[in-house]
Amino acid sequence: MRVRFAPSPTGYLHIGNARTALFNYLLARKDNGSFVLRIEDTDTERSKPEYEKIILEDLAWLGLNWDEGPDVGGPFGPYRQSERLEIYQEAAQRLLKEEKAYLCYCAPEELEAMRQAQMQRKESPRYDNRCRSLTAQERAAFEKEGRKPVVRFRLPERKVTFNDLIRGEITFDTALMGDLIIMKSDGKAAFHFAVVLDDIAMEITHVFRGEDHISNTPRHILLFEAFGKIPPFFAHMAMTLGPDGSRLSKRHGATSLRELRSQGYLPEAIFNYLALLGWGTTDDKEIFTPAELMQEFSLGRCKEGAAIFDMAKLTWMNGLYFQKADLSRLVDLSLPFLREAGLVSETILPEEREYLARVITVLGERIKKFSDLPETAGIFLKDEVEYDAQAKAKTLQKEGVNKILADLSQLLEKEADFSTANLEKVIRDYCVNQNLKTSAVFHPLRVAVTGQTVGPGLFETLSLLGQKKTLRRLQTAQQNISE
RNA sequence: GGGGCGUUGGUCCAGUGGUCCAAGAUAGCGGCCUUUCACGCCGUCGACACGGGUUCGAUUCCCGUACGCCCCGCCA
Repeated sequence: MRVRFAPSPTGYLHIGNARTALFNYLLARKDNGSFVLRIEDTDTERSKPEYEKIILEDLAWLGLNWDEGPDVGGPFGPYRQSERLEIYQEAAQRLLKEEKAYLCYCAPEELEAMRQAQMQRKESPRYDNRCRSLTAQERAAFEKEGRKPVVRFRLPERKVTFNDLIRGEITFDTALMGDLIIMKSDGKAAFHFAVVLDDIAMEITHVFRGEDHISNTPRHILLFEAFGKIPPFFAHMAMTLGPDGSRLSKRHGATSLRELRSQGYLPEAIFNYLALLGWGTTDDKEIFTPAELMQEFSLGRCKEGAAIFDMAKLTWMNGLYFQKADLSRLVDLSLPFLREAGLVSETILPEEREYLARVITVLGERIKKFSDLPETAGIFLKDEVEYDAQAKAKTLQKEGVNKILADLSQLLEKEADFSTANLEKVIRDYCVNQNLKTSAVFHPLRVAVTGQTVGPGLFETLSLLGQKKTLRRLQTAQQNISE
């Protein structure tokens, strides 16, 4: 089995395409086949080399690896369509010679006008094949006008049926389609032509792509046949849609791997989540390792209906993977986010690293993604406390709180042992001695040292903060109360 | 306008001609736990798009309708 993923480098890789890549990857790995990466950059206007670089990076970041591609090479290269122009030109010449294709001199404006007229007459907008039987004189006349022709593929008039591996038998009638352009007037291959020629040349056995290509499949099949090739198997997976059910786009927020990555999602969480979009097992299992997915994935269990990308569920799953992740890796990954927020400096000392590791440990399940970190870790990393106005009014500016904080200051100043266990003992004892409810002490203390009413366990917090910071914050809090 | 593909709770997904007054997850809501939040646990809300047909019986099969998406580009 040989499958391919063929992105166009015209922007970031969005999650719909990433999922297509992932499914192809899983299929190949399950079958011990080859996963080919091909860059479809025949659109020179929109294709940018920097996007290709980013797409490759993000695919690798997700955890996919390819057996053949523009960067790693392979026996069927080159893997960039812009480097395969001669192949397409030769193939077009061959079809021209065999009269399976012809030159069309229609100008874009003429075609547009034709479409408009057809629409007005409530007809299908499609090319009327008017250049199919141009005489030599007519062609010469157009050439004399300076027109640059395109090459069109002469569609045999018949019904085309194929057996989609996910959807079953699908039939189209080419009588309803116009001849398609295979070579543009600038001499570059059109998408459909390049795709088929590459799939032939790269010996792709299974074309596994989005359902937006179902209607293109008969054209592809006819092209395969025009070259005397047996078409590959086709499988069309359902679309990934935005929360409103429309096609995924910018206005849906973070929809590319790049953006998800910059928001602090873990690649293994995205890998797992994406696999569950349009595919599922018969049991209740939802958490899969890549190895398990490679084993269990199958075309037969792919859904026909479109799936909506749900950020909330991804976030939940990301939290799960966060708990599983290796601590020192989490520290590494957290650094850019903390730097961005100005919470750590550019270079980081070993003891700062150690401290960060403790912060992340203490924060625990509270972190669902890295972008949460500056907010939650801030209380440990900032020098000064920022008091939440509501917390201050409700918890700090209360009768008796000032005395409690003053007492605790005295108490903790004498305390040499700032371990979680000892702090808990000391403070609980204080509550008993003063005949105070624990909540009457714990809550103000938390707000005093963190500025917030929520956060990790109080004694873990104090212990991690250390004596010096704790005492200073207690002082700040007392000053704050009177203000 | 033509053609194609689809439609199980808000979302993802399981399931089957009768055992389905439809499972699980996520989200929401409520509770328990706890010094708070989160986690965890428990509970709760909530779906077979609609109409015909086939059948003893249909969410499951067939037809139609509605709705959604896709193609009909010198974009890919």
